[in-house]
Amino acid sequence: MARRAATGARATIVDVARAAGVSRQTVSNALNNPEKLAPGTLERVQREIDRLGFTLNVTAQQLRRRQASAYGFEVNSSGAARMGHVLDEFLVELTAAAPVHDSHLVVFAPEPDDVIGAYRHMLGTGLVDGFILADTRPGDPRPRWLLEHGVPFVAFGRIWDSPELTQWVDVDGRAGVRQAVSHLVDAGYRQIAFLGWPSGSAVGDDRREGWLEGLRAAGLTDTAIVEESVQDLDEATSAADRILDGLSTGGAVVCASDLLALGVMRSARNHGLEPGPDLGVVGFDDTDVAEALQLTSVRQPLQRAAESAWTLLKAVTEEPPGPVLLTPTLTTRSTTTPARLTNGPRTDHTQMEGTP
Amino acid sequence: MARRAATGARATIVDVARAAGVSRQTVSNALNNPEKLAPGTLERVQREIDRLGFTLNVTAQQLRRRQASAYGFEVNSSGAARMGHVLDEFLVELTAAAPVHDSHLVVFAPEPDDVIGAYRHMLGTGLVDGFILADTRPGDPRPRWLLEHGVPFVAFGRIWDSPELTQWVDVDGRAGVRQAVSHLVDAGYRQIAFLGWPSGSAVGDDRREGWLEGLRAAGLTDTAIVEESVQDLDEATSAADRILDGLSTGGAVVCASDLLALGVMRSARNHGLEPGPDLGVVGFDDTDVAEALQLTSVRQPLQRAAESAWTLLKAVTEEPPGPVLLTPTLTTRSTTTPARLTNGPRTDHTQMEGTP
DNA sequence: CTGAAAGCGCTTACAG
DNA sequence: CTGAAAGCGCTTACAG
Repeated sequence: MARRAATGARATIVDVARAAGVSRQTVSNALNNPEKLAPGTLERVQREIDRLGFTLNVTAQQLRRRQASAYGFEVNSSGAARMGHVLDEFLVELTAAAPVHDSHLVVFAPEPDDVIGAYRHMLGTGLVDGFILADTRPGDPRPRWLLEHGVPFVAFGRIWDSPELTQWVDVDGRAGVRQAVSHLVDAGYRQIAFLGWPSGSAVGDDRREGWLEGLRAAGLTDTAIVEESVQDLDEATSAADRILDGLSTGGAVVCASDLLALGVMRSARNHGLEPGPDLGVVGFDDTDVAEALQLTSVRQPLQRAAESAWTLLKAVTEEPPGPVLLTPTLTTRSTTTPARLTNGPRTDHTQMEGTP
Repeated sequence: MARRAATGARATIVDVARAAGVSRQTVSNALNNPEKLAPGTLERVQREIDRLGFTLNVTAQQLRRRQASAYGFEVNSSGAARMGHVLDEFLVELTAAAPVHDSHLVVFAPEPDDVIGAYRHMLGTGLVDGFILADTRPGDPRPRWLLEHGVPFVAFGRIWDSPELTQWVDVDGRAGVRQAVSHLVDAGYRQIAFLGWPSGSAVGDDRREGWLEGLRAAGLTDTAIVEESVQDLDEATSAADRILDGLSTGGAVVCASDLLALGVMRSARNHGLEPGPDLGVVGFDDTDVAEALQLTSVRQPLQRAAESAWTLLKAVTEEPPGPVLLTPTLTTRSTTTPARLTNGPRTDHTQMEGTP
């Protein structure tokens, strides 16, 4: 059948060698060490490669080199409570950037009760040389295990438990929130509250810190209101109700996530306030929900994060690669229309590059 | 360094053979054709495999068998206009189900101007045996090319251009919408409109057809209102405004997507109507937005779709595998609270299995 | 600068 | 039921 024909017809390095009248090693050199060949020979081999439509059999290369040039990436059913698909987008960017680094990505989905086993197995098959970790969290057993077994890896997200490990890339949430505060101040909002997660979550605490820094920079700390809520719409709405009780007209709320911001928008409507003119609202992650509801939100630079991850991964065997901390951008939409008290220009749908 | 130690220390089939006092072929047979071995031998080999923590080097196996037991899956930056991440979830389900089918998934991201080239290249490396296609659309060049080159593949989504190709799995959107209509009727809504995409899109037309069928089944066709909008919130809101002009209180709108439904909710609020009691609203795809806004929505059974895709893919070399059409479920939330006119029970957050 | 040899870790016939 | 041989398509030293 057609399938066999297509597969069997594939040219090998020997076919190219025969066609070009050289030995197979010369073809291999043309591919891997072109500078070792005489220009004429190289060109002759190149021509035959093109003519025959030859592609290196990566499988054979992997076996011989004892190296897969491939990395594993764990995927999961997105946690129910976690709105947004930041990691899905990160995966796409990682995949798009892989060829630049002569690599590819193999995805795998561990059983929840034996995550480490899945990493061990992937490694055992020889299909991957290492891993790109995402969603690292305090207590995460993966970095330690990988380190102990000498497995190359890089993390998207700080390696919380081991400050000495610097092979990570992360987004500076604090800077992102600071930026949001500064944007609100520029838009004329004068009392800026924060709705965050219960303290103890490193990411959440970092974002709250950014809010405080922003207030300090603007000299607005005297009116600081802060509330917290878990990542749940009803809880967030209640917390927002409490904030609105203490907030004067023309105030704003910066939130640790788009879902929390959605709670604020809902609460605002219940209070007869229009998000934007009456109450500034900023979310975090610039999810689909933010876009659909015209919510201003902090956006993580996922393409740059993916690029950095690959770069760090390749450097990992050499010397301790430094951490990379990227500054997010702010996508401004109608929920931060200049406050009704002022008369500034309305800035919709614009993307502001972050300048912390 | 540690890395080399970890890699070099890996046991091979020869190590196991030596430890068990058999030849390497016997170990291979223990792994691939255990029924060919004497029970005692098998057990002895098994014990050594466990003791040494041996894992087959899949790379060597791939080379020898000339088969990767891996399939390619194309990922893309999710189209800007397309809310929801159905395909991301599909990828996760596909990945989770892969081991059951002794396979794994390699992701790749083609350059938009040479999609076929990316497929050809993936195949040329020997890293994959075939592909799982998603997001098939009329005019899609991929199925034809793959078929011509005898490459095994299966599609998530009908192969619109080639009705003779049956190696696809899809979700019966028509049945899903029919179900939504039936649910609305049960909840007491008596005038049920449809907000869809401009006709010509096969998926959209199918969903509209489901609405019509639902109306007919309920004997409500005399009051049918239908409007259309592209996948854009402002457009959708305008289209919803037009619908609301003609809809009496206690009416409902079934939509071709969650984004369109969001437009209806927005328009409803502008008209002083509360989605749910005053106006039933149903979306499609059960995205994050639907969950966040308590929008009733049709949900695609992505886990079953992934399972079916693998099954079809494995059958593809045997005989023409039939198409698989799955029935979606309806996730009911507060936007289909029983209409205010009636006094039925309120059904929130329940998942109804589809019975077309 | 080019070529002959060895070998990566498996599986697939094929003898015993 | 078990074992010796050949080979998948490459790359890596190592001679010429």
